[in-house]
Amino acid sequence: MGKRAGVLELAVLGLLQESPMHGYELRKRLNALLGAFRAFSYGSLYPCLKDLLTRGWIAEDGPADAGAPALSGKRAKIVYRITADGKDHFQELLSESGPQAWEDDHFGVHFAFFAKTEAEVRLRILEGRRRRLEERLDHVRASITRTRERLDSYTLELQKHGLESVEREVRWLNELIDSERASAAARPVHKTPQEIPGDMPGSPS
Amino acid sequence: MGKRAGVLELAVLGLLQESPMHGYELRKRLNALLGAFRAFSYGSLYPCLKDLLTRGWIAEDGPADAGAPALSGKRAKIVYRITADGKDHFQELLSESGPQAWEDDHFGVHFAFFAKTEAEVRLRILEGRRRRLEERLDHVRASITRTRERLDSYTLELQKHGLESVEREVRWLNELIDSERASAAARPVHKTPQEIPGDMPGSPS
DNA sequence: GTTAGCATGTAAGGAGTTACATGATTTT
DNA sequence: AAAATCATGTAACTCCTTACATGCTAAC
Repeated sequence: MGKRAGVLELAVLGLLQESPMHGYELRKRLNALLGAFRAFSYGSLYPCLKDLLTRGWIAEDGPADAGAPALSGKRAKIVYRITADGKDHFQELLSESGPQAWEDDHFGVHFAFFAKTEAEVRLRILEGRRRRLEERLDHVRASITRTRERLDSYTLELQKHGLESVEREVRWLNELIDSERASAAARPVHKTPQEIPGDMPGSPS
Repeated sequence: MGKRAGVLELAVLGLLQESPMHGYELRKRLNALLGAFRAFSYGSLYPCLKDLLTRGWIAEDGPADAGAPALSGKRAKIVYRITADGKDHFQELLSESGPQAWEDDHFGVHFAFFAKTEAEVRLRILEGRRRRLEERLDHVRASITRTRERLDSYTLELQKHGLESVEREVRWLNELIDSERASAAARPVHKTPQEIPGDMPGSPS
């Protein structure tokens, strides 16, 4: 009954938007989507589904297996689909481009649904993320030069690796931002290209 | 009163090993040490200190400011130092090279104190970490090829970036493992070089 | 017929954050 | 004397995991 304002909610609504699914499958798709970043357990997924149900953002369905549903009665499987309210709420969540969205956890999930996000919001999130990382870089670089002398090589190596990781992500963001800007310039304002697959700016050449 | 088996405990004991400090300073050094990886708030630090006190692993000190302690009576500052028991416990924690130590959070902290860790343990942790990452790579690569078709470019880009990040860390680990092995071969068995600053294998060419 | 994987859940608890409350000390 | 920063702490809460409990279905 909590707020459940977490990442999970967004991710579940996003995945169900594509097609109805039951919990077990949802979890696999979830962890595939977020891959190296994050993984969720059933202990958080099922309560979350319950929560989304009570809010009316998703609903249960009879087995929507369009493949081989040739059996009667009994079904332990519960197939969830997103409701109209759920879609609205999903779009609302996606539009949030505030500080939250550029934190480590949230950023990955927001990015995963960029294809369903308005171009302006995408850009704001990417830039916010970059700013956050650059702040972090400044901070770390400062504290390194301050205490450089008295650190053993392992600690130094760790900080170097951390620094390079962040620098790498900044370069990645730079590229993404550049191609977003390029395609925003090519396309007149406010033409949001939803549902068009494979149209990420900059992919070809 | 909890178990407090977390990363914080290890980090605090490790930092206090170098010199006594009060909480505020401890937190800064902590976040500088862990840099880009992790940051702790007072809300977790102070309870942790309390806990370590009741276990006798650290103790309070009068202001050990060897700089300018020319004032009487009043002091809000509490300076913590590590006890003999605390040092023992720290070494025990450091020697744990089990699965725990390869997880994202723990690995960074363990690595930060590698200069105080036995060479064998270092190697086991590095190799364990590498194994864990390679498992993750297999998993992610499999799920990418399974669902490659139906993914939009953003999702793909995210997974690509995640994959490359992990691959990069694996290469980093490879280098570290190689130099650990090289210096283990050069040096006869069981000669643990503690307290020798700046002796990380491989640094100079 | 039994192991392995699919499928759904819950209770307890771990690990930490946020927001608050409070006051001392230094800088401007 | 105001503002910044140093310094210590606590209560409530968040978000997620672990471990458990249960049963179906497919493969060997």
